[in-house]
Amino acid sequence: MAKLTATNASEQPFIPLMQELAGAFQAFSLYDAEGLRKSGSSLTPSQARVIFTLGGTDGMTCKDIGDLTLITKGTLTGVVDRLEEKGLVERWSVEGDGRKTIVALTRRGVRVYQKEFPRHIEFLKEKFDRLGAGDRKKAVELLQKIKGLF
Amino acid sequence: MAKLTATNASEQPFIPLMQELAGAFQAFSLYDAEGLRKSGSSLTPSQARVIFTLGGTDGMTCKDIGDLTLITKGTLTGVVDRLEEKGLVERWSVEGDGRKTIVALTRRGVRVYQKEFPRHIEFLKEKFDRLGAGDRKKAVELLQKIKGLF
DNA sequence: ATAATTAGGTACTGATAAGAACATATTGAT
DNA sequence: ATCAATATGTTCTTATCAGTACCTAATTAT
Repeated sequence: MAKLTATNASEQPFIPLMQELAGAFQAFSLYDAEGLRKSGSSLTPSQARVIFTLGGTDGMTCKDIGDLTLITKGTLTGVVDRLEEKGLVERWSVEGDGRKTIVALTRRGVRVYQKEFPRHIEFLKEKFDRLGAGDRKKAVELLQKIKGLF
Repeated sequence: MAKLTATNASEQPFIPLMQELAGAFQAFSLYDAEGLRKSGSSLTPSQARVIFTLGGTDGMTCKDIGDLTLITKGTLTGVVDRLEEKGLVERWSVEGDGRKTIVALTRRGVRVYQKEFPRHIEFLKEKFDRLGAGDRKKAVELLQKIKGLF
């Protein structure tokens, strides 16, 4: 296999896949953000991911929140800071392990979760339901494979 | 169809698809950024997308660059600013249409493109080639469908 | 031809984004 | 028991990111 050059590198067959992955995620992200903006919840996409992840739990560590929301820990600190300022979450340290911090929804946070989570899922469902069950299953399977490549 | 509640909304079958889409894109993005970092090119992912898009052309308008790289115009101004500071691109206005600005690679920019583009494609190819041609084609097809939902 | 609209770029804002350096706490190996 | 290695969060830096407002130029409608 010859070495790639600037001219022939763009002919690699995986490039369209890379572009479509970015394009699909971008289209989804814009729609996702639009729904949150129009709901009047004043939640950013990252803030909503945290609220929706904490909903129905008694609180989780930052590490667990990060693993589920894919927000890196350095970023998560700021996101939780702003949710705390809004009075939607509270933090406390755990006694058994002094390194860990528990983040949990406040009563206000629970109310926001109960109102915004179903509303936002409904908003997304409107689009996603136009994809058939077969395509959906196959897409999940392939996206898992793609994730596993890296 | 009954209205969604906070408790049953999470059972919507499209949620795993949403998660896998984000997960796959995230995994790719991290690998992509890692390759650029380790190459010593000191290009950020956005900067590299612009350089790689301009490569082999005589320059393009900001609008066209934005359409191809999926970078919104407000962001693109800053990205091009930093590439200009590094001496990799230059800007000039077009005479036929006073609104447009052409961005093109400088000689240094061309050298960076010729060196980094094949190198980076090779870096990505190593992972993407582990996906079979059938899966790749099907994934492109499904991702186009997903993009089209929104 | 003039006014209203659209198009292309820039400036600005608030909020991520990832990584690196740091501080502290826990765990593991010896 | 002690010391190195690991784990968890925060802080800091630089760069995106999307949106909005704004500016100028071009296009369209009347």
